[in-house]
Amino acid sequence: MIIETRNSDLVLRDVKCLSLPLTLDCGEAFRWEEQEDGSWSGVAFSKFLNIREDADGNFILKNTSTEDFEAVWRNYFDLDRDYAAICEELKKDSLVAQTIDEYYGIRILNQDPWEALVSFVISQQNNIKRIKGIIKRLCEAYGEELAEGAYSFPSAERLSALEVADLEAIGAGYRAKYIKRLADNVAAGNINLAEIKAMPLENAKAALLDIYGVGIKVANCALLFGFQFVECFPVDVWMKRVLEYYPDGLPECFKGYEGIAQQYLFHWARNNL
DNA sequence: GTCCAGGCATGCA
DNA sequence: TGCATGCATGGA
Repeated sequence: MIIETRNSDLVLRDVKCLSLPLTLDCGEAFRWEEQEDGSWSGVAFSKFLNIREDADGNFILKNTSTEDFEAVWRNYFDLDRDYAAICEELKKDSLVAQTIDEYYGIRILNQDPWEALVSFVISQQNNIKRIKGIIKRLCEAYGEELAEGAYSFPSAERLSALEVADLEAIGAGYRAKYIKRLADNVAAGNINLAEIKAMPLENAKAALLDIYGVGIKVANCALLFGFQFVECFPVDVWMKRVLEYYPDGLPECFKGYEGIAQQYLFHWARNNL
């Protein structure tokens, strides 16, 4: 990857295996919106970004400093991981090979732990369209406006100041009480997400499973998308259908990158099963 | 009207 | 340990 500045923009050349529509709209992050010009706008780590891919396959990050790129976006888009090589290994499995050929460019985003955890608590027994709506209303009501119509994901402290009824009012449904208690515990320091992120996987998973409203599926999604455990393999109703294709368990070639294989299979399942 | 969605807590055996 | 049930909401 080559990084260049062009006026106030940042240009990434020679990026392997990155599809913006597939990565930003495949159900791992819920806050990216495609613009009329084909670019994508979103917020992560309280930074607004507009990004697009040009005709030559370069990625243009609008109004982005190299400081913000190094501090946020390089890791957010997982740009230091060799997806081309990982995909080659994963393609030893025939079904994944088919999904990678069809959906090449899905990456695992390294999101903020707090945002990922709350987002996947909201995701339970829910559909992606509605999850996006709830999170959008949550941010617009309680986040900080970073740019015209762009809001940060509200902090634990901010959400802790709310009542359960406030969270029900944005459409969170029965998950409102989970969000409220989680926000209270994080704001009070009873739950330390940075510490959890630094733990070995099994300890981190156990810590998340102790949280009210977090079960094995939500924990695995948070670990994969928010805590950088790329070996996690979340199983939801879609992945249960996919697992019927693997009666003997996951193939050896998934080892260490189960989460990446999972995201390709998840996207395939939603389009084909 | 019923069924389903990136499930979980609870009660019970 | 495993299984049945209730849960908020909106789209199909």
